[in-house]
Parts: sequence; structure tokens; C-alpha cells
Amino acid sequence: MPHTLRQKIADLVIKGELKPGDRLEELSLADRFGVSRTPIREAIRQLGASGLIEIRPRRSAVVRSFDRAELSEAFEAMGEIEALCASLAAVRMNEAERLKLRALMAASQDVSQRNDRPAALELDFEFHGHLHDGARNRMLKTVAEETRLRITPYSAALFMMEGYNADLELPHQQHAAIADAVLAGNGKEAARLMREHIAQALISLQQFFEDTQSRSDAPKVKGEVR
Amino acid sequence: MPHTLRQKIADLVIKGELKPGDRLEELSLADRFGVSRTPIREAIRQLGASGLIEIRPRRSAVVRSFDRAELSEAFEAMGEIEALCASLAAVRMNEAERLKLRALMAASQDVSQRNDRPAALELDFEFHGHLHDGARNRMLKTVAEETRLRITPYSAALFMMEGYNADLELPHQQHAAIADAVLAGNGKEAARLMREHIAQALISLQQFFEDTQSRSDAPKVKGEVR
DNA sequence: TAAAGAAAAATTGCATACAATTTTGATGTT
DNA sequence: AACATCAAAATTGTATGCAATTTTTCTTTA
Repeated sequence: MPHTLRQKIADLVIKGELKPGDRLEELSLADRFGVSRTPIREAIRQLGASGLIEIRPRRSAVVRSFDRAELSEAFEAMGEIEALCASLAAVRMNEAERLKLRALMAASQDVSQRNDRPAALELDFEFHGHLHDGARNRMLKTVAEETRLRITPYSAALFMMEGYNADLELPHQQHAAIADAVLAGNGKEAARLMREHIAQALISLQQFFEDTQSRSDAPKVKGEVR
Repeated sequence: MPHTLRQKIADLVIKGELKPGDRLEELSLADRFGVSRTPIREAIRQLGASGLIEIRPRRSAVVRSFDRAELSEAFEAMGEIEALCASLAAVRMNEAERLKLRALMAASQDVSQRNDRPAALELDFEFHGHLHDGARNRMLKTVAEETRLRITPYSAALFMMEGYNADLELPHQQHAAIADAVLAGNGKEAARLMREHIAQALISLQQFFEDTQSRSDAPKVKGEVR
């Protein structure tokens, strides 16, 4: 995992240090990473093309934010893409991959019982990434990971919010059901469960937003409504 | 349609002036477009992130090339994405959009009868783009257009090759069948036909490659096998 | 003639400079 | 206190310079 400048800047968003709507100021980033503005600009342009950040001529780039409709559309698209990955993985994964999937589920059970949210987030990434690999289609994997990257600030927020998504049991159970279908070679069922899983994530996220919106104090995730 | 530097460089690939494996040399492009290397580099980075070109450290960027397996995977992924767009468009398009779809099909019939290949390529773009819009999902549209962009050098080649894809009737008939299903609101059928359509395109492309490969003279599309 | 190696040329990566534009902050007005 | 206006500061867009690396060309050798 070469930590390129691009990845380092993306990590600021992934780790939540930069939130939707936050500005990416070139000189600050240049100072922070000990380089000049030139390589920073190039990294920012790449992240703009990836859709993680938004580039506005003559103005600072900002972490991309989604309004309610866009978020809903993004989750619909992601649901279908992940469902496709799951259904292909169900019939294409080899024994070694199936074994690893079982191991991931065991780890996930442990982590969700201990309510270890950072670990759960990490395992969520691994679970979906493993299905992307299992689908044996590099273009699909690229598409799936790009789509996930774009909504990273929102999905990560979802995982970290205590109170919302109150326990980690629900997502874990959903993952377990998907894994069972995949291991049984039942692609149709894996796809159906995956769609439900992603739809549920959107609902949790929307509830969180409605609550923070109605309160008068500043939302924890800025810029979600443009 | 603002022709940004990024779009201008992409057009070199889309129009076929640059083929898979061709180098994108910064200074040449800078001279060509009358700017310095800096904005050229930024455009190249963006196109690299989009997946149209490949960036290699310390070496010139090259137009991305796919080997047989990658091409097959790309078409599988694209088939599913386009199928999803079609099935959503079937139930979401409004009357104005359905009217325009009919108009597109009429134009397509005319063009395919006259065997006007450049116009057919243009209409192919419009047909698929119209379905992307009709699906009413901006993330899905982004994903679909990115996926199409990546294989642009190959799909355009397919359309232009006389002898392969011998007449334009087959793709036109396939489009017409898809349009009928969409207009009838039959999403399932539209998706099925779209998958077939894309699968057929891959087969034509593979036939073309097998023939050019077996011949000893240089292939018309360079770099397709890495 | 072909292959290998070295020198020369070309090319990329990054820093820096400066003009154009945007953002910030101060000041004054209602 | 809220708002408008304007100057100062900060920020972006692009050009240019130079070191590091790659690519090409030329020479030598087998």
C-alpha cells in the first residue's frame, strides 16, 4: 500500500478530518505534507475526477457533499452494484476465498459484540472488498470501489454515530445472511439481501440527518444540504 | 459543452487520433494546445483517474489498453450497468423523454439504412445517454458514462470497422427492440435485451481482434494485448 | 549483422514566481 | 445590530527553471 500524496489527502476525508463542504486549500496541504503546491494540485484534480471532492474554478476544492436526493440516488446505485458483486461472488469465489469469507464473518461477530466501532468499520470495508474481488471482474471492482469512495464521508459517519445504528448487531446480521447466501452459491438471494442491506443503511443515514437538521445547533456533518 | 483542456485531450482518444498504447507527451500536447505543461499535466492526471489513460511514474502517460480478459470483464460490467439504466428508464421516463426516444429511433433507422457510420456512432452515444438520463439517478449516470468512456477506443473502433459488424442493421434492430421494451414499461425485458446487445458487441470486437492478431501485419488498434 | 554499452537528447517531477481572482476584514451607514 | 462598501490579504491558474530519470542515438564489440 504505497501512501501516495493522493491517498494521503483521500485519507483526510476517509478518516473524517475533512468533512463534506470543507475546503482543501492548496498551500495548507502543501505545508502539511512538505511539498509544493504543484503535486498537491495534481492530487486534488485526481480526487476531483474520482468524485470524492468537488473542483470549482478559481475557488478552493471542497469535499463533495450530497443533498438528500443525491444521497438516495447514490445508495440506490451502490445497492445495485454491490448486489451484482455479491451475486457473481456467490458463483465465482474459490475455496480459499470462501474460507476467508467465513473468517471475516467470525471476526465481525466478535467485533460487533464488543461494540468496537472503528474495527467494525474496517471489517465492513473488508467484507465488501472481498465480495468485489470474488466477483472476478476488475472493471466491476473499480466501479464498486469508486462508488463506495464517493459516499465515504457519509457511510463512515453512519458507522461512528452512537445512538444511530444503535448497536452493530443489525449490520452484522445482514452481512452474515449475505455471506450465507454467497457460501451456498445462491446469487439471487445474496443480491436481494445486499440490496436490503444498502437500503437499510440509507434509512439510518436519513434518520440521522433529519434529527440533526431539526435541531438548531450546527450539524456534525457539514454541507449535507446545499 | 465547454471544451476544457481535459475534454480536448479526451477527444483525441475518442476521435481515434490517439489509440490504446499511444503515449501522451506533455510538451507536445502543451505546444498543440498553446499552453504550458502545468495545465496539461493536470488534465492528464484527471484522465488517469477517470481510467481513460494510464499513468506510469516517470514515464509518459499512455492511452489505456485492455487485454482480452479485461475487455471481456469491462463489457460484462457495462452490460449490467446499461441493463440497469434501461430497466429503470422503462419505468421512470416521462412523456417528453419517451417522445425523444422515438425520435432517436427514427433517426437511427434512417442512418443505418444509409450506412452512415459516423452518424450511427453519434446516435449510439445519444441512445445510451438518453437511457442514462431516463434512469433518473445521477450517480448511476456518472458510473455508466465513466464505464463507457474507458472502453471508448474499442467501441468506436467497432463501429468504424467496415467488414466487421458488417451492416449497421443488427445494432439498430437491437436498439429498436430495447426501445420498444422501454416504451412498453417492461424493465425486465429491456434489461435482458440490453445485456444481449452489449454481449453481441463484445463478440464482434473479439472476432475483429482474433482476425487482426492472426495476421502478421501490424494491428490497426495498437496495444490491445499487453 | 546483431547485440551491448555509453553518450546525448528528451521527458518527467517538483519548486517557485507572478498575475488574476476570490476571500477576509475593516470601516462607515442606516 | 445588520448591512453595504472597499482595501488588504489570501488563494488559485499558469508559466518557467532545474534536477532526476527515461528514451533515443551513436559507437563499439563480438
